[in-house]
Amino acid sequence: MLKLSKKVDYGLIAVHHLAQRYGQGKASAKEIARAHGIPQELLAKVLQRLVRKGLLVSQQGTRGGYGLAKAPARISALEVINAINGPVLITSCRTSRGACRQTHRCTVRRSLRKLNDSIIKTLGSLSIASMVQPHA
Amino acid sequence: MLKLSKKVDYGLIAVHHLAQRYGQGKASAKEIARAHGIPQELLAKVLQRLVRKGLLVSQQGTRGGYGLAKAPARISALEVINAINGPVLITSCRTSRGACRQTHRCTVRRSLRKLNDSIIKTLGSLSIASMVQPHA
DNA sequence: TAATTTCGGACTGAATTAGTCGGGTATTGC
DNA sequence: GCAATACCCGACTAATTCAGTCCGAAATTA
Repeated sequence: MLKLSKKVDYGLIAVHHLAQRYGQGKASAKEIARAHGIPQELLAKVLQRLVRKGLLVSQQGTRGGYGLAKAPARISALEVINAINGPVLITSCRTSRGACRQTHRCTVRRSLRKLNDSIIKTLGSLSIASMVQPHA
Repeated sequence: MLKLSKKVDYGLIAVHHLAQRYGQGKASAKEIARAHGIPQELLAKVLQRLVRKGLLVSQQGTRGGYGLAKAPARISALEVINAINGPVLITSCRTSRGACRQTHRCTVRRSLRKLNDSIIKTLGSLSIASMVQPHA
């Protein structure tokens, strides 16, 4: 409840890992997985999603691997989460128009919407760079 | 992912309902459930937890029901969530000491901890009273 | 051409969540 | 006293979501 999925955890760890070696070549899924004790194939899946969303660049083949698509300071935790799990919605009622059957009776959706926006703002302001150097 | 459970949704709706009639007697689980299209027995469970945690007061017997234990301005969304689902922890790694097996290798736990604190702060500052009167 | 690595979907098992059921206790009104 | 109402609480089942695995590609390099 109100918990990040392991995929997101892994994604953040991987991006963090790549941020530390930004500008120093690529790292393979295997390497990252081993370094952090993560199931390799699961991490691979996560990394692939990050590539599709343009956060990482990849190279296939021997000595291939992944790298950040932009500077760590320009990547936020929110982007990573969105890429892996889709948009953050704290309610199941799809606040972005979709609406559940009870919308008209739901007395708290306005407040929850605000809460959602507030959380998104927090996530958006946390850059990967600041995670690498926590004393900033 | 990063979503409130339905129990919490229901809990917030119920507390909101009770806040609107604060000082005007009790409301039964049945009444609240019907008013908002919520499964009655599930809501009952939720309300019972809120009683146990001291957020609501209850009265058994015919013409019994529930009421807020304190003024709406003095109840936060965080309290409701905590009462229903336990403390908010965005990671499964039990940041409050427990720690997972990989803690020593986890490079992002510090940042996630901060994120968690930030979310808790946001939730704690949202009072039920402000939910009832959204133009405050 | 063999080894390595990304790509991507399909699949399985585990865990969590939603919702139900049944037996109990307290209170009220007749 | 007794029936009706309503809270109390744990155990159970069903549905959904999540974690992790498997497999057959395609690309790249040595």
